[in-house]
Amino acid sequence: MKSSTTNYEIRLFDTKSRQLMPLTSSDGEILRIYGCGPTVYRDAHVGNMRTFLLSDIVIRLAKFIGYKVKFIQNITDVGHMSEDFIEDKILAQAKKESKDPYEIAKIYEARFHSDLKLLNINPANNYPKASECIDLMHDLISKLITKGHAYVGSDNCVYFSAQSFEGYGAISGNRLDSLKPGHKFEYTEEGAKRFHADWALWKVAENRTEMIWNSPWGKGFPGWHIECSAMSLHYLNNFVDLHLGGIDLRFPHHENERAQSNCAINNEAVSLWVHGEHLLFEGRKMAKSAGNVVLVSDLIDRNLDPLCLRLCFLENRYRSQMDLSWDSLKAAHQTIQRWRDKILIWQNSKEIDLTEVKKIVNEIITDLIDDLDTPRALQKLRKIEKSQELSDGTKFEVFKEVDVLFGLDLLNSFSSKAEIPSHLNELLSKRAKARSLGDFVESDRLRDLLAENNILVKDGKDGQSWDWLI
RNA sequence: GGUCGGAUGGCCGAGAGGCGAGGCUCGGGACUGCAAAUCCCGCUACACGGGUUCAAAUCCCGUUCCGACCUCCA
Repeated sequence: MKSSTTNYEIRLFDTKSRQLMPLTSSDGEILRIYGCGPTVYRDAHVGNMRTFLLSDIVIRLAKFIGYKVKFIQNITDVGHMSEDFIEDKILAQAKKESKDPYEIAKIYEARFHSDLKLLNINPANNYPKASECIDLMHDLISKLITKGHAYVGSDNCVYFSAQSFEGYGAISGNRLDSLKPGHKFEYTEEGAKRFHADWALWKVAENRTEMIWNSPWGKGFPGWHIECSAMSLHYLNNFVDLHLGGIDLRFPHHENERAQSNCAINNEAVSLWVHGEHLLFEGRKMAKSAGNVVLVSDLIDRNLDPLCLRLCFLENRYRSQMDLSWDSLKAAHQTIQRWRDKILIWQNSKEIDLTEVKKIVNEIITDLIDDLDTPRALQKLRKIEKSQELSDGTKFEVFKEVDVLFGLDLLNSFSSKAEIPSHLNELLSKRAKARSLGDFVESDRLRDLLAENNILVKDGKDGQSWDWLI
C-alpha cells in the first residue's frame, strides 16, 4: 500500500519543459526534493531567503495534503570560485577575516540556519556539506570518466565533456554552438580543455594549500557543479522528484548538474526543475555591487517582525520578479500584527462551523496547488478577516489551520519587547501613572518623549500598552 | 547582439474575455481627555497605435519603454 497518497495534485512550472507539470512521488512512497543551498562565505541576504522560502512553501503544502517528504539542501563550503576564477569564495573570505576557512564556513552556516528559523522556514532532513562529501564526488567523477563523459585535461584537471551529453542545454535553452568562448571563462589556461564549454569536475591544487584533498587525479578540490550531482543522487537514492533553486542557477549550474547526473545514471535524474525569480530591492536587483543588500538582521534592527518578509514574499508569485521596499515590509508587519490581535479575540468564540472551515481551507489549498498561487490564497484570508457572515470561532479555526501552510506564526506574538531598556520602562510607568491621575499634560509629554525613543504608546480599555515604532 | 519576462490609480500589487481584487498612503466620520489601534465611508487605473468580439486590462498584430539571463550570483 502506498503511504504517500493525496487527492490533490500540485502543479508547478517546470523550467525544462516550460509548462506546468504535476509534482508526484516517483516511488509512490516519498517525495524526494533537493534544493540548492547557500555558499557559506557571507550572510545570506533576503533575496537568498526568497528562494529558500520557495522550498519551504512547496514542502509545507505537500505535507499538508498527505505526502511524506525527504528534503536535502546542500551547504557549499568549498569549490565555489570567485568571479575572477582565481580564488575560492570561502578562502578569499577567510583571508579577509583572518580566519580559518572552515571557521568561516561554520560561522556563516550557523547564521544561515538562524535566519531560516527567524523566517519560520522548516529545516531540511539533511544539510550535507561539500567538504564532507569529497568521496562521493570522487566516485561520481570516476564513473563519468569510465563512461567516457569526463577526461583528464592537459593541466591534470578533470573536465566534463559537454558534447558527450546529448541533451545539453534543455533547461536553459542554450545551445553548445552558441556558447562561444568569451572572456569570462574557467580559470584554467586555454587549451587544457578539449572544448570551450567543458567544465571542471576536479581541479588540481597547484599553489593552493587549504581545503584540498587527495584524489586519483592528484591533490586538489572539486568543481562547483559536481557537488550537487553527487549529493542529490546519494542522499535521494538516484532520483529527484523536484529540484529547486534560484533562477540564476538555471545556467550553468543546473544545466551542468543535469548533464553529470543523467550521464551517471543513464536516465533523467530530475523530474521537475523549479526556479524562483529574483528579488529586487527598491527597483534594483539585490546585490553587493548595487549596495542594496538587506539582511534578516536589518529587519530586526528596524523593529520589524522578520515574518513580515515572509508575508511580503507570499503576496507575490514565485515566478515573478518582485520589488521589495521598506514600505511594503512595514505594511506586511502591520498586517501580521493586526491578524494576531484579531486571532486573540476570535479564539474566545466557541461557535465554529466546521463545514465552512473545511470548505475555506480546501479553497486555499486549491489556490496553492495551482503553481503556488500564494497571493490569491492570501486574498481569501483577508476576505475571511472582513467577513460579516463568519463567526469569530470559524475565523479562528481557518487561520489556525492554514497557518501551518503559510508559516506566519499567527498564533504567537512577536516579542522583542523584553529588550526594552529600564529607563524607558520607567518612563512608561510614569506615563501610566500621570494619565491615571488625569494629568494629561504630563502624560502627553511623556508619550512624546517615548515616541522620540521609538516607542508608541496606546491607551486601550485595559489601560496603556506600547509597541516599537516602525 | 541572442533568449525570456514585464508595463495596471499617489505608491505596492492580483487579475481567469463580461458583476470595479486587495493592501498601503491620503481625505471624511464613529470611538477616544487627546492620540494610537479598530470600525464605517470616500479616492474608479490598466504604456501607445491598430485589429478580433455583442463585450478586451485580458486575445491578435505593430510600436515605445523597462528588467532579467547569456560561464560570479538565490
